Amino acid sequence: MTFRRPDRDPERPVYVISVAASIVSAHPRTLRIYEEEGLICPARTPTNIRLYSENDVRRVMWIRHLTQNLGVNLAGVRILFELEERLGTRILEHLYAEAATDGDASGAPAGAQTAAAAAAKP
Amino acid sequence: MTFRRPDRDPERPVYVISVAASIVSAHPRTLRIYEEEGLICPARTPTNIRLYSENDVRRVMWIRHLTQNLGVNLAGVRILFELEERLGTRILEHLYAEAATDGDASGAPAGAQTAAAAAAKP
DNA sequence: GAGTCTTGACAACGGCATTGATAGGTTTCT
DNA sequence: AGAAACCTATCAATGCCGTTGTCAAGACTC
Repeated sequence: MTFRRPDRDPERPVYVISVAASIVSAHPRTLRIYEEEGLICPARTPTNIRLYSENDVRRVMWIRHLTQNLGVNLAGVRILFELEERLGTRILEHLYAEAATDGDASGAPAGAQTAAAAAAKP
Repeated sequence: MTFRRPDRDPERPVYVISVAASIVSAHPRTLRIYEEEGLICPARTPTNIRLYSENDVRRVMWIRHLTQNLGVNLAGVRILFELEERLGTRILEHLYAEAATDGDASGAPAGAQTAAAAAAKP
């Protein structure tokens, strides 16, 4: 590790909204709503175009998992993210053994790594 | 502590559903729903009457706070409870400084103590 | 026996999540 | 330059959820 090439940096903003939306199987509108809700905070080009990093995408996948699979609403997602950030622990990891008893942790958003440090409300 | 009289044991089932409901300002129906959802698990008399302990009431107050004040749905409440139990930490405490900036932690359900160890799905 | 509890069902009400369409305007790419 | 995709903002439809409410038939408690 740590010799990832900079052009593969998971923090690097690369995906435009339509691409990010298709990756996570959601409507672009939905991603904008997540942003309005302060759940994600994608970078912007100098000309204001949203650019999502790999970590942003993973974070959205967490939101999708929590809402679609576990039935949590966006308020609950916010609480969980805030809690993870506040505790400095990757508590979200604990939410997989619990949901999918079929042990498929590979399909996990896997981005619990940085799930906490992303959103900022301006 | 620990010389609480047994007749004041917060685990002792004392409140019948109508009383518990009035204490937490909710409809008895709502308490039954919480139970169906596995969020609470009040004791029963030998003749099947629900009896809520002080801790049960506090737990319901947490549910109310999370849903009414923070907008979390019952699925989110379940996740939070499970997480607290799994981590063995009183993470819910962290949810007050965050919600009420007016610093009124006295009105808190205060029952974070035992919020984790209550529900069991038969 | 009156009142409260039980389960179960059905309904109404408001709210939320998601998707969708629209408008007018800017950016990007060919 | 022109097409395509982006931006913000708004309005709407759809479907599900949370809560309260009521009704029924039956069991329990005082």
